[in-house]
Amino acid sequence: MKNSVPPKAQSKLKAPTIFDVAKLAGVSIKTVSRVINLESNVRASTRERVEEAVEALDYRPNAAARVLSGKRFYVIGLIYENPNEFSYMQKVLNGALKACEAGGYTLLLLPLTLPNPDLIDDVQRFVSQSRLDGVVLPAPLGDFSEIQRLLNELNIPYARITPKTEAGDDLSVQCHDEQASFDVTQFLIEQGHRRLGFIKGDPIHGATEHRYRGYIRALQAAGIGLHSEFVRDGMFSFESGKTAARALLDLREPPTAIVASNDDMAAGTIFEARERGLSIPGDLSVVGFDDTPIASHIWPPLTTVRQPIVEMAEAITSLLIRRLKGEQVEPLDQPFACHVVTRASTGIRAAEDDLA
Amino acid sequence: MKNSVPPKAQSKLKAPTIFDVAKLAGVSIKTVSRVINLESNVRASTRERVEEAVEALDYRPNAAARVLSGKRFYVIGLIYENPNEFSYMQKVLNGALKACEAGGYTLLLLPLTLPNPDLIDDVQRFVSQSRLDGVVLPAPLGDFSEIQRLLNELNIPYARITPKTEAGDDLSVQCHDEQASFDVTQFLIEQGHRRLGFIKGDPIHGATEHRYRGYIRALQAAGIGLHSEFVRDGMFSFESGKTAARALLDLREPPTAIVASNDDMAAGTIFEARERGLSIPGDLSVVGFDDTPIASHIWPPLTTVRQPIVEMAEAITSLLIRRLKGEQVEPLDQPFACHVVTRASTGIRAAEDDLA
DNA sequence: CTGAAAGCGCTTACAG
DNA sequence: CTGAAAGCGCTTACAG
Repeated sequence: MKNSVPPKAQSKLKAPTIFDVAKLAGVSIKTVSRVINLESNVRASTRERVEEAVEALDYRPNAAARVLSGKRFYVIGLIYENPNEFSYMQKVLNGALKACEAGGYTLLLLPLTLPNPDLIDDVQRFVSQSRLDGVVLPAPLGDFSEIQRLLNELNIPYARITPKTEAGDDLSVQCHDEQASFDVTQFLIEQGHRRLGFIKGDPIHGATEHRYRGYIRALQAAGIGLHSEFVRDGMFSFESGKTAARALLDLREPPTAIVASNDDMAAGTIFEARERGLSIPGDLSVVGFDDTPIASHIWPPLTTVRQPIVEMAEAITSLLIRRLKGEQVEPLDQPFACHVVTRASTGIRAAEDDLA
Repeated sequence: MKNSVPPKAQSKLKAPTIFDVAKLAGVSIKTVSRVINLESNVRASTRERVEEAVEALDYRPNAAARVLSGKRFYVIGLIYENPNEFSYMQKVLNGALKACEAGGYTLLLLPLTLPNPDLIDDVQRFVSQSRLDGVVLPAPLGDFSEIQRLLNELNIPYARITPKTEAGDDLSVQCHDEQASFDVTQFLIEQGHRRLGFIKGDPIHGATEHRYRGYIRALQAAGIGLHSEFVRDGMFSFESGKTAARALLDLREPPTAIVASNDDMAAGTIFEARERGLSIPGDLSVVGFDDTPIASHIWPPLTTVRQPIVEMAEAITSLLIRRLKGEQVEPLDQPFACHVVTRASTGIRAAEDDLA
């Protein structure tokens, strides 16, 4: 007795294959393969016929068959620190996702917890088990030279979203952190501030140094001396900002404005100031970095620096994909521009006493 | 002339295949296949031998080959609204990722922007192009009955992270929103508050109604009347919270405590109160929901409700995976517990005037 | 409980 | 510039 085909199987139309396209275009499947993989040695008229057939059948190559027969996985790994405050990573994710979709790649997420004594081992295990073609490393992982060394050894192409460390043709993207820091510091100086505190970020982040340098340059440009007690270490966390602000506000002559190297630390600064009953910006102006959601949701909302993170992540991911596809790509040489977003946490300071 | 094998190919050891395992275990590849797919009809001793061979060779099945020959994709889609405030989604992501890793599935992210007039079309395109086996729907998409209808039509199993709508054996997970809302309202009442404002969430979220019911129940339990002017609509956004708080604080007899249906609206409430020079919790107590990062980073930090979102997402995703693998799974019947996190945004109110 | 054969839909390596 | 053949590593459908 023959079983009849179950109704479900009947209703599902089989997706068109490369054979269907080849037949419709009157060519071999190898030629179709050439066209869909953008190989160059196909006559223009042939290419056109194949493209029409692809269009007509709404053909999309079967990813599994491609992977099984070929040497690529069509997978990009995004290895990142799983942070408390996800807004930076959300933007990176959105940008990377967009680039992957456009390039026909899948994005595989590999969250890590830091600090992690077995970091390199974990990354190695991840990478070797995950069958991926390339890796995107946002900050701060992109700043870890051991990870870069490992990926180089494993021969896995990668792209970093983090300042360049040394000259090299490796793929990285960055924004003009130093210039932005210069701009926002100068903005405070123009408001009349002369005693300017600075809270540094986590030293493991490449941006930390750049932001600090921008602050120094702005002071120099205005002829204001750099006073070491006005510079405090932070770790980019809310708590570390609070602690640093406490030290700054405990000074006999505290700063009238504080540049925090990110919004969380700026929020910590405001928190600390409010606990002391200080008014902002009356008694203290505060600026942050990154324009995360908290910047506009605390009171007063933060003057901060906005970076085009989605665009940066998208640009570098798509560059990586093009390289994986065999294109000869130039590294990005220009940093992306940032800009200052002015809100209520900063205000004019009548010039009174210079430190000079 | 024969080309010699390129050095790279030589150094790369080929990964073991199902044939290697079969040979080592002295069985056919079909039997190996049975073992690695946990099929039941294999003699225990045979199974053991195969498992040893798998172990010895560190064999892992080639995903592409599996997909190409089989009927599964080993892919779960996570379709979500791409929000401004990502902390809820970050937790969902973490939980879903964990379950997928444990189950050998890949998680495919499908962010959507709301409101979206073409929502159903977009979801349909996503789902039919992405070759996935099942879908996870966090709030609020899990509350959209059109999406559920669509997935039912397409015959794609799904799991929702959102309150159950009707009885059914579909997969969903929820926490005890109503109870948590009851608890936090009762907490305020115990602090002496009698004039309690409530800011509702986006009506599209199933949780909105549950949280509102908890508030009502707590008032009833304390014998406090429900006054409609104390209940305001919100949309879960910071701005909507600010607007609702403005209306509440403009009342001739404003509430002394406000229950906001999430942290962002609570932050908006605090923002509005501070703009009026009100002290918190001296003049006004405020509570939120969700314990997002902002809850502990604004001043004063928020009393709020914490839900075990990571655990909920992990539980429901792994249930979905088990169902996809053919297991007979029971839907989760018990909601997860939430608990109140007490911080500085709430304080004791000396009882003065009852509204009654 | 176990196995031999066919086939999934592509790319590779080679030939012309 | 184009194509015929082999094969990637599994699962399916069938047989016993």
